[in-house]
Amino acid sequence: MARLPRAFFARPSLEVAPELIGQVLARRLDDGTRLSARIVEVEAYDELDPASHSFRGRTPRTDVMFGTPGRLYVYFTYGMHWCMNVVTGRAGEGSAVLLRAAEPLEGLEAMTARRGPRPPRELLAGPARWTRAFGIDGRDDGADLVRGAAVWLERGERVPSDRVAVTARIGVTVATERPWRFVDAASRCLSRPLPRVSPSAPRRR
DNA sequence: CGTTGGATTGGCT
DNA sequence: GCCAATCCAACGC
Repeated sequence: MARLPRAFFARPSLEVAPELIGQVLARRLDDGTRLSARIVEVEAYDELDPASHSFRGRTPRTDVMFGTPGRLYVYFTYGMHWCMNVVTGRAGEGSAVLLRAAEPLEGLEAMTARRGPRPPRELLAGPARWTRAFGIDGRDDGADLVRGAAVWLERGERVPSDRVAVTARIGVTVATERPWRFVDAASRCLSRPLPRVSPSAPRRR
C-alpha cells in the first residue's frame, strides 16, 4: 500500500483537508493487529484562525502542530477524550487537519473490543470515538505518518470532488464564517448528518 | 497560584 | 434536548 508522501502534507490545511477524504488511516497495535479506516470527515485549522489551538502561538501542547508536516498532533480534551490531527503546512506554521470520522475497513473486532458493541457505522463516527477505537492517545503525539510504524496514511480510492461537501465546523463557536469541515456526502459514518437540503416546504421547529 | 472552559460523548428527561 | 463527567492548558493576578 502506497503511503502519502511528505509533500502531500506540506501545503495549507485548507488545501490538504478535502484531499484527505477517501484516504486510509492505518494502525498497527502492540499485539500486531492491523486496523484501517477510510476517512470521511475532517476539519482544517490554521494559526490565523481564532478557533485553532495554534492561534495563540506555539506552546508545549501545540509544539507538534508547528513542526514537521505529516506528523500526528494528538490532544486531550473535556477531561477524558483524545483527538488527532494531521499536521500540515511548512515547519514553523501552526496548521493541521482534525480527523473526525471514518468508515472501518480492517480490524473491526479489535475496534469493537475497545468501544463496546455498536453498529460498525458508529465505531469511528466522531473524533474521540475514532481515537479510542484505534488506541490513539498522548503517546502518539508527534508520530510520523510518513515513516512511522504505528500509524500512517495510505492512498485510497479517489473521491470525486463533487461528492465532498463543505460545512461549518462542529463544536466551534468562533470563526463560524470559515466553513472548513469537509465530508464525503455519500458516507453514512459521519459524526453528524449533513444539514438537510429542504426540497421545498419550510420545516417546523 | 486560582479560575475558566474546552476542536466530546453518552445517558437521561 | 440537556447536562454531567473529569482533566488540564492557557490566562489573569
